[in-house]
Amino acid sequence: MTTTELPDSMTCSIERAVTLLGERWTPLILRELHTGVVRFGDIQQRLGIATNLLTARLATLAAAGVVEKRPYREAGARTRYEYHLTDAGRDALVILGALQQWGDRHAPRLGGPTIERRDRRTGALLDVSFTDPEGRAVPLDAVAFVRTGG
Amino acid sequence: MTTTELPDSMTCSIERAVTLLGERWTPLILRELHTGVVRFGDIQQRLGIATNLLTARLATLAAAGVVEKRPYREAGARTRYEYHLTDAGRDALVILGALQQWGDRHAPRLGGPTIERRDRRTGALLDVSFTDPEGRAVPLDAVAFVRTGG
DNA sequence: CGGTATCCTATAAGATACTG
DNA sequence: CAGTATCTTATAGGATACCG
Repeated sequence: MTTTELPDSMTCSIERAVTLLGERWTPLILRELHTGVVRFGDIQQRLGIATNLLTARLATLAAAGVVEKRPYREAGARTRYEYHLTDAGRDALVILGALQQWGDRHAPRLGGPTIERRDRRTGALLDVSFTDPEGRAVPLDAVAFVRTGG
Repeated sequence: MTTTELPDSMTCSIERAVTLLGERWTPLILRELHTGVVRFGDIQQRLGIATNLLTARLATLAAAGVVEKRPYREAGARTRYEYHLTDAGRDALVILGALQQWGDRHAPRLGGPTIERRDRRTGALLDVSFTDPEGRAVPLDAVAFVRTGG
């Protein structure tokens, strides 16, 4: 087995993020957790994901510190676990929102339920955008990705 | 000749977006295109991606309308192609930014080049955030994903 | 140099059986 | 019910040969 030196891209934070969070089910699982669906069977049912996959994804996410396994027990039952977002997991909601926004605009579905992003205080519909340090949205054509250091 | 069509089972826009844009190399390719690296060999060299994969990803992205193949020719050479982002491709930069921001915060690398997002007019460092209709950033804990219709 | 075609491997995904 | 283990399939990824 040749282990070649990792190319520059491997060391890039985009790639590490996409490797962990870009798996097909992962954003959907995070969304369920965020909306309060935090138990194995509930997640499985809502998403229709195979149970082995859900096990694997939750384990990966827990190992990466994105999800926290939290024990609970109901009367007479053994200890089980709920899965809660950590701070890192909550930060990942921006990726989710960005994916969803893009999908809605450029790969729209043909009917059925839609999910919107809203401000729970005002009810306003939310976008995902680049923002400056004052929290103002910046137009896309003003955005530059610049390489620093090395 | 893969014309990757999204199966009918993908009723969710997050899933469709992640299927197309969540492939490991795709965000990196889009980033290169955005920064002006638009020719096959240049992209290949910067990313260290295998040529067959780059061919496949560019074809998929072109078929999805995210990338436009634009012919050019240099003196005495045959026609070749540059790959440019379409509007849909530019919209995907938000996903890129979100992935990168998350990676920087929660899966940071240990030295080497970093890529920042800046306002090219002011030089300000940019975040990716949820924003309200007035373009103001909204704190993460005010964001709700709500299911409508269905 | 700018790609495409071929072959191989690694892994995600799916179905389903199984265990406490 | 809440998972884990096993098996199969589909596909992304990688190396490299090849062709204009």
